[in-house]
Amino acid sequence: MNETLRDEIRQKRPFDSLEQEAFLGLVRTTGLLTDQFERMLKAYGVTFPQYNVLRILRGAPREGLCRNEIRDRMLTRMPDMTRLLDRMEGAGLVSRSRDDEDRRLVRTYLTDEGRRLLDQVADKVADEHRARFRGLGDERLRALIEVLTEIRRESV
Amino acid sequence: MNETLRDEIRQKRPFDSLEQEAFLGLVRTTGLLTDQFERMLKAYGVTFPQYNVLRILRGAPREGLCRNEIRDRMLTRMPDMTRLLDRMEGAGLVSRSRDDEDRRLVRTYLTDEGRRLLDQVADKVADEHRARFRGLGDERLRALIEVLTEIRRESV
DNA sequence: TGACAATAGGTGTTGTAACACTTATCATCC
DNA sequence: GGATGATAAGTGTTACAACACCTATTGTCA
Repeated sequence: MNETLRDEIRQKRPFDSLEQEAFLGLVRTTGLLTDQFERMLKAYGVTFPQYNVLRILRGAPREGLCRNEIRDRMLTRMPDMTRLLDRMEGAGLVSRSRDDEDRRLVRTYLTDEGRRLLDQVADKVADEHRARFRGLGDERLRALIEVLTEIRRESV
Repeated sequence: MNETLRDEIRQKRPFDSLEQEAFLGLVRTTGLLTDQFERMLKAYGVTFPQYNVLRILRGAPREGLCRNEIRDRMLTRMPDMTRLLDRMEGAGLVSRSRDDEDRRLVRTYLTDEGRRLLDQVADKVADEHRARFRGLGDERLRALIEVLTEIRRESV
């Protein structure tokens, strides 16, 4: 018998609906995964949102991206990008410079240190992901990815 | 063509692996769902962790549960239960009383107001869940729930 | 039975998230 | 070409999360 979510959270009554069970399962599973991911990142002195920014900037042009562009590409909502970038700048991971054409814009780009940190952590990240989904198999992974996409499409 | 995660976050390069894509999909999807859920709860003056506590206490004996028991049943890690319960007590949603048998224990239980709030919000919660997973169908929901359980089992 | 570990709860402090508000710069259009 | 709205960024403030540390009570075992 599989251990079910109800056992894990010691809930006596059955769930109200399949939808509820799916929602709670998503929250719990993602919570566990991100907790483990953050713990792994901690050794490198970055948080998950910061790591997210680093990855976004790695795929960006060398002159960087403006704050709102980064914000819009984040995996999760992040209302206070300014101070998140402040902290990363303080840690030497990114740099900023005001655009001369449009002086409203401030472009943020990776420093060498930020890029180096990404390289350092790359293998660990890959290990982490492999470990989390070990034994699932490509077919079920693809099915999961597809269902998640579908949920996001429906839930606008 | 479906909109994919790569489009949503405007990522140019393909994902490193299926595992990574699944992980990022989980984080983004769950983030969107919980954001919407929290926005719905906000009208009632409670946060998601607080709502979680209310539900845990509804299924508990009338004399309530001790802090660590509640913490262990939470969906996600919550290292500062004391002050979460402080706030809920301040809002009149729960009450606490020290156990006479074992004076280390403090039992927390629902107030009438807390129970009333759960009743008030119940329909909205059900609507919310239905809306989020509309059009998925029971079969895919069951498959999703099963995959999530499997991921949690593997990723210890 | 008295020392000591284990358990339950709380506190102090720091950093971060969230939200509303403000400032600076640019685009538009009469 | 100057008023006005739109866009980008930053700030002030409050509440919350996270972590390490502390206190009180109970169990246990020499």
